[in-house]
Amino acid sequence: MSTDTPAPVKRRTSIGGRRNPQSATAILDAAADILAESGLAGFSIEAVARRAGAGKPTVYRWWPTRTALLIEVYARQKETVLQVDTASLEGDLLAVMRRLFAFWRDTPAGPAFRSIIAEAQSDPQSLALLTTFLAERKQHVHALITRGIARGELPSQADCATVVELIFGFCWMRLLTGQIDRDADLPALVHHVLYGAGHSEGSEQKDGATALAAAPSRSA
Amino acid sequence: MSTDTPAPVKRRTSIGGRRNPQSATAILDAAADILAESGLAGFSIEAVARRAGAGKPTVYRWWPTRTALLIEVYARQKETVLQVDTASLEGDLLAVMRRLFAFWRDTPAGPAFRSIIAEAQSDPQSLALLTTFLAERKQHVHALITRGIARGELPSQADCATVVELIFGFCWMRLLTGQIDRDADLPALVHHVLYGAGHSEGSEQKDGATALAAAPSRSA
Amino acid sequence: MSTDTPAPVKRRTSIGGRRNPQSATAILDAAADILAESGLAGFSIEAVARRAGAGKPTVYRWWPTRTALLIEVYARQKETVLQVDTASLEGDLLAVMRRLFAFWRDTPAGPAFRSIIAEAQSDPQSLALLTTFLAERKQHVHALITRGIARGELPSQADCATVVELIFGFCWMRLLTGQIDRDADLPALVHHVLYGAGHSEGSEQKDGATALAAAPSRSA
Amino acid sequence: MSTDTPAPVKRRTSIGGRRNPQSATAILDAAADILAESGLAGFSIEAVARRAGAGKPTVYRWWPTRTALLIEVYARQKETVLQVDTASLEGDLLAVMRRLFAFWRDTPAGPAFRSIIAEAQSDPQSLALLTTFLAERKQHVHALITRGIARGELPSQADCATVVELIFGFCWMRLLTGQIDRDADLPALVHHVLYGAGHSEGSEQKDGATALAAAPSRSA
DNA sequence: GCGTAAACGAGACGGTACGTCGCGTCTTAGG
DNA sequence: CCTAAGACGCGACGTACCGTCTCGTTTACGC
Repeated sequence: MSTDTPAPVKRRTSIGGRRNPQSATAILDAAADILAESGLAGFSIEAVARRAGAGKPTVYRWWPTRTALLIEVYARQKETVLQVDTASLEGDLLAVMRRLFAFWRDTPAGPAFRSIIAEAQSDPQSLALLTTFLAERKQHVHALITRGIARGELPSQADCATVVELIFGFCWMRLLTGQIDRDADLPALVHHVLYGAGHSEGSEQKDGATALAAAPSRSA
Repeated sequence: MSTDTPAPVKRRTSIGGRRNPQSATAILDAAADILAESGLAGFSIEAVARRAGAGKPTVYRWWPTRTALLIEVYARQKETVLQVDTASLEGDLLAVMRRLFAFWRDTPAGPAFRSIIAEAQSDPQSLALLTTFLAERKQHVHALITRGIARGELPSQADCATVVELIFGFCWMRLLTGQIDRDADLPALVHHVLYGAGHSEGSEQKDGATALAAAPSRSA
Repeated sequence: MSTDTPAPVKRRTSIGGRRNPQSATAILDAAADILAESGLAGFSIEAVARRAGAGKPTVYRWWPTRTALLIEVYARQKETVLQVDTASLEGDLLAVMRRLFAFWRDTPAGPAFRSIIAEAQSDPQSLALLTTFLAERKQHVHALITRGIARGELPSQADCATVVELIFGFCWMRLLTGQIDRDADLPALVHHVLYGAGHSEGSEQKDGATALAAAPSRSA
Repeated sequence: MSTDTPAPVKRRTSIGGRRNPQSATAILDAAADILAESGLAGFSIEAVARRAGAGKPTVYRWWPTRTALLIEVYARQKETVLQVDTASLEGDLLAVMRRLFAFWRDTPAGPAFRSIIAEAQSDPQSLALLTTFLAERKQHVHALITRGIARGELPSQADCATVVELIFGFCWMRLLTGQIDRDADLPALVHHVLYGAGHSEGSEQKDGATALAAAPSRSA
């Protein structure tokens, strides 16, 4: 039941008037482990410090809030830059989403990110951090779409921001409801986001008319 | 600092071997008030009981967890059945979303729902409750879309489930990032979800071809 | 861990506007059982009512305090009147003490009496009850001693009250420190109380002088 | 109704990884005060902590049970070492008892000790603590008696343990029944315990024979 | 090269909230 | 009017963490 680990017999100590990277590492590792094992419920500063064999003030010195610690745990996982180029917008978006889902599924990042979002619901400061982080991620996807437009895959007046928002909303929803294992329907999803509900993704080029008929301009 | 209210001088007591609705009401009111004033951070069973002038065991008797209480606070707000009929699918969805945003914005339901989602990230039981609740809500929107298909507004093979998921994901994202005040772009969003990124919502019926061009079947 | 008993399936009910002896019996039995099994620690009105299959108000109606219930539990055990006559004072006292120890050891009376004394330390009303009860018991022993004096076993000016107080004090001490199993030394104790510390209870009739020497009158 | 005191404005804090004697003192003081004012009934860990301006965990850290706290409250009062030497055993015992009665009467020790005994009736661990404490106190009186024997005031075969037990039993009885104000009869009591019931404590040196006659050896 | 400053582990501090238990009171519904 | 049942407001229980503090130790840096 305890998340403690007997703690390495070797005792860390100060290395002078600056942050000891060993301690930082030990703390982040402990945090990631606890998150993976017990989820946000077991994730307390106290537990992290205990497991890391660190003093509580050491944790507080470098991460003033639980969220700050969570964010660093999350950030440490993603050196995997989401760099993709499949030569098609649809392929790019699909690849990005698949990587993201795998990232959330296979690393402590998933629980960490869920926790960050949760935290942001009660702590405005955490929300601000999250918003900043989110903007940066959105920017990245935005670039993909712009590139797609440049290639002519979407009309130039397409609303990139909405595409991004739909995709992120969808991913969040899946994460927050514990459904990151469902990824079989991602291709259809991407297609839908780009081309609408009515546009079948089979070999139905001829159905364009249907799609057209099904998408009257709002002024109609 | 305290969220207490001197408590009505009138002391409630048992009305026999069954739940006292006065207590239930007082507790739910207190919960809603605290949520509105202090957010999830100040929302503890203890604080609710104190403010309601109730004993802690009375709260625990009827709401075994904080989430259960939150859910009832949320549910109590929404006698406003989301019954709409604008004679068009796009109008229906737009109306539903607008009502939802207003509901979240103008009642304690917004903070409550944010809290429920947050809670669900650390407590599997809360997640289950939330999932159940969510399924029911999705069903409601699903029916609107089915009706739209019957009216011929969407082709029969349109993927209703994805439409629903996109819409909910979008709404959640806005709520969770504190953007429920942004509702000017809801019409465009609805249009986008139904007809894709490329389909402008102006008087561009002629652009059908563009939309078509922009939406190659995936097998292409 | 629970002291509950599934409760007789048969449900007792009112027998009109008076005390139902079945209920009283069930409650006293339950009380005695709990006391025997879990001691005073587990002895709560709530537990007694639960085990007796009775409502709490029924218990409160007839026994306003925990002590009142304890006293009745104790009293119910001791129809065994402490009537003795061994033709010698020493024998009488010894017999009385042995019976008392056995009574405390072999019935729920021991735990009950310990509990009553404990209760009396924080509740003046309980102390009053206890004092009254104690006076009556002392009177009984007092009579034995008076009889001994009449038989010439003690000089007429012997201080009966002190003898009684010493004996009761000794018994209480043994009870309260959990030593009612020690009764091998009771004969010596009785002898000591009557004839002093120096008077050996072996074949030392000749030692009378020693005893005398060892017991100078206080004025000396 | 509340026993709280506004708490000194000065807030105590940690003085490093060891017990803060200021806190300990404040807690013991508060405990003694509550005991003196409200008796055992009002004596809860919560109330003590509140009055001491201490956190509950701080109390629990150092005194795992209510009894442990009571015992320290009691022990702290008795720096008054019961060191006596009146050159006579009878005088020594009398002096010790008088001091004890005064101690119980004039300090919080009386209520404290009553509470400790009460507690011991329901908690075996408390009983063990009490037993240990009691053994030490008995040893002290035992030494007095041994000294008396060495002086020839009691025959060498006198049963010291019984004397001690009688004296302590008597004192307890007086304490537990709220009679520590009665101390006029202590001289007679001591005399009785040492020399038996029949031995008058007046100028009856001649009555030695009577005492002798009244104290047949049990084998007779 | 030596004093000082800062980080280290440890853990106690005053607190808040947890979820449970028992208190004694009250109201029922049913003999 | 008594009975079993059980909800009520209340308050204490003992535990977990919170975020702050002071400790004594262990470096590394700057005077």
